[in-house]
Amino acid sequence: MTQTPPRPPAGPPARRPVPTSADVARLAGVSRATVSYVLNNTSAVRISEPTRRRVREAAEELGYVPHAAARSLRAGRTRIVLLPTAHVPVGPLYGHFLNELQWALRRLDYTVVQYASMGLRGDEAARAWAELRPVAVVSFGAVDLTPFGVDILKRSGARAVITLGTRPVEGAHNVVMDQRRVGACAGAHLLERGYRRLGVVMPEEPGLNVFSAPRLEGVRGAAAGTDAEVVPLPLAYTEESAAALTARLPSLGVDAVFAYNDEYASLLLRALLDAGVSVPDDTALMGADDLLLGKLLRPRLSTVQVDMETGQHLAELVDRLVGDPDRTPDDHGHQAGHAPGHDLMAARAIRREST
Amino acid sequence: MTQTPPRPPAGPPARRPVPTSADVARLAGVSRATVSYVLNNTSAVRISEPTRRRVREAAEELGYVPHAAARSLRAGRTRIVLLPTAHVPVGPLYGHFLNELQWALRRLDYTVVQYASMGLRGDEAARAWAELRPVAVVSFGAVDLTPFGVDILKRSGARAVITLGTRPVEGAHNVVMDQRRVGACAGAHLLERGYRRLGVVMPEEPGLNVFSAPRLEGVRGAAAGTDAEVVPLPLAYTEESAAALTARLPSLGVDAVFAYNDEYASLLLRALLDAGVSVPDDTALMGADDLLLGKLLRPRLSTVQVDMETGQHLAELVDRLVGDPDRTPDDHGHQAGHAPGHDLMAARAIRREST
DNA sequence: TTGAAAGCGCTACCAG
DNA sequence: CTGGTAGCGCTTTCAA
Repeated sequence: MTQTPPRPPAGPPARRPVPTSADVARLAGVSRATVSYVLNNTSAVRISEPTRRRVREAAEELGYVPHAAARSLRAGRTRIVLLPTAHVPVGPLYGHFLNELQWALRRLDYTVVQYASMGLRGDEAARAWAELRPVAVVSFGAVDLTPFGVDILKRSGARAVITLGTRPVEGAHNVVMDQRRVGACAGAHLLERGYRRLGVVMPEEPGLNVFSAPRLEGVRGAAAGTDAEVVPLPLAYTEESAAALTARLPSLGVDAVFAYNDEYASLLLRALLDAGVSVPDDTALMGADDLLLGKLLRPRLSTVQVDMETGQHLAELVDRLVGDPDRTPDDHGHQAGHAPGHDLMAARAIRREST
Repeated sequence: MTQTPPRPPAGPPARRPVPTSADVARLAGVSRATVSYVLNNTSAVRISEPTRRRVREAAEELGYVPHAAARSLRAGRTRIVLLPTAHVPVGPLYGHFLNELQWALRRLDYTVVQYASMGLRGDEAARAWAELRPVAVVSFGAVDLTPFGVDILKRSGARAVITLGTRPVEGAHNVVMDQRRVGACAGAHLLERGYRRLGVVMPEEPGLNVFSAPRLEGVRGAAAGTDAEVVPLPLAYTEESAAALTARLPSLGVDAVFAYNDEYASLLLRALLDAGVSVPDDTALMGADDLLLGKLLRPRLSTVQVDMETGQHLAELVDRLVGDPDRTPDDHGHQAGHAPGHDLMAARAIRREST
């Protein structure tokens, strides 16, 4: 007799009701507790082998899968590491880094969740993230995290809030991946080569601003105190935009361009060559990120090589912070000073043929 | 009086306990029910404005954020759409598509979760996904979903399991994005131009196999029944590998190469030109995906343009399936036939200068 | 208009 | 070695 209680209260529209541990218990003829013990290999308790088998078989037969929400509700904590995603492809470099990070976190038994935070911004996003009760949040600058947002997350149980970017956010553990340094390298290189009017490509694609703005700032910093000038050059990733910019270039008097990265540089290089501009003689051109692409072009692109620490490293940092949340960031009373922050990035200029 | 019951049972190691709706209720001097009504704007019940204010203020003050797990546990269903991620950057084309999809799903009020499924494979992965009780799963071929895996997901409450790829999986709703067609286009184009020994680049980078294998298959299909031959050409994304392949090419007698996509094509093009091979006179070269890159090279790359339907479209499909799970896939008794499947991809060859 | 209480699925105590 | 049971945070009847 499948003595199902009439189930009057609120029918979840499930077609076949999803099997629960109680169902498994019933089928195996044991209690829910025993099911839990068996399926979690609880070492503190010894269950006879026949029972184990019965439980496992019952679970198998029903297609039982534990309910993560219920589990973490009971446990009072999750193993979720939240990676908010921006709304842009961030390029091969970051793609690789991100994959490494995911791998490493997974090995440490975290549940990596990339959360699409598109329409949201600032504290709104922080709230949405907090609803999942992640044990850690690693923000790549997809949204502007405020100190208040960090506080929301911390209060909701996040033991580590890590920002990867330029500006440290109060209360968060800031891992410096300072894009300014990329710009600074490029700027220094170009100045050293004798260029004095430096164009800096600013991609018009939305979201790339997170990277391009600090890179520009870095070039400005390098030029500060010299007689050199810095000219921002908006550019969309299309041939038309590149041609237009090329046409405008002479009137701007720019003698060298730092083109954000190798992809934009290659686009601009093509436009320059097609317009009969000699590179680097008429105009020098520099990329960044040291993509393979840059070596395939003629002239080969000078670039800025960016060494990012491994995702493994960052994953370990997450794990340490989760284990002991108040390490570096001075968290007494959330009136914290800026975290010193690790440094996961090094940059250096590589000269090839375009500068 | 903060009459906190001694909290003897099991201390979750929370530093400051995370505020719950009960805390809000206490502070506002109302019941938990009222808090829920106010914060969810439950229309079926009318709460006085002063009470609403008090509740909101209390929530604000405590930094209360609802607990998603508890909520969905109670509700019996989530709004999670799971996008399992592979372990490779999938290229700009798919990146764009993926972003569109996320946007669109978000607008439909789904919680988009990209789940890192790296070390897992097959049914193991399906289990892990099922633990989150997603209402829908959209799989890009990151893992090989089996009919059994699909069943696990369905039984755990997933109302839509969608696979994007070549082979339909039994029980899942298959959205055809048949990479074979890309290969077929390339093959047909090359044959039409009179080439008879077609090399097909197979990237050695792990994970790209999902795309490259069907593309190769497509070329084979195009060549079937003709006197043409097809030669797979393993290639890593490095200059060395490209140079090695170039050196080996003459002995293979290949007169045209379909280089998987424009990126690999540009790599190989460089190596060919450096070796003094004339393109297309000595060896023709064809890319795919119609990246901007292909137009920047000289000779300009012939390519296969891939029109993918918008993510918006797919999001709507997800929404429809969630609303009415047994639409197209014949689901009576999970002995289903293959879903006819929508078609989200069109491909056509574009001749430029390299073929 | 508001409160009391049941119960979603799970794990961890404490008895037996 | 196994079972009963409380309770995680939330929503939603039903009663007041």
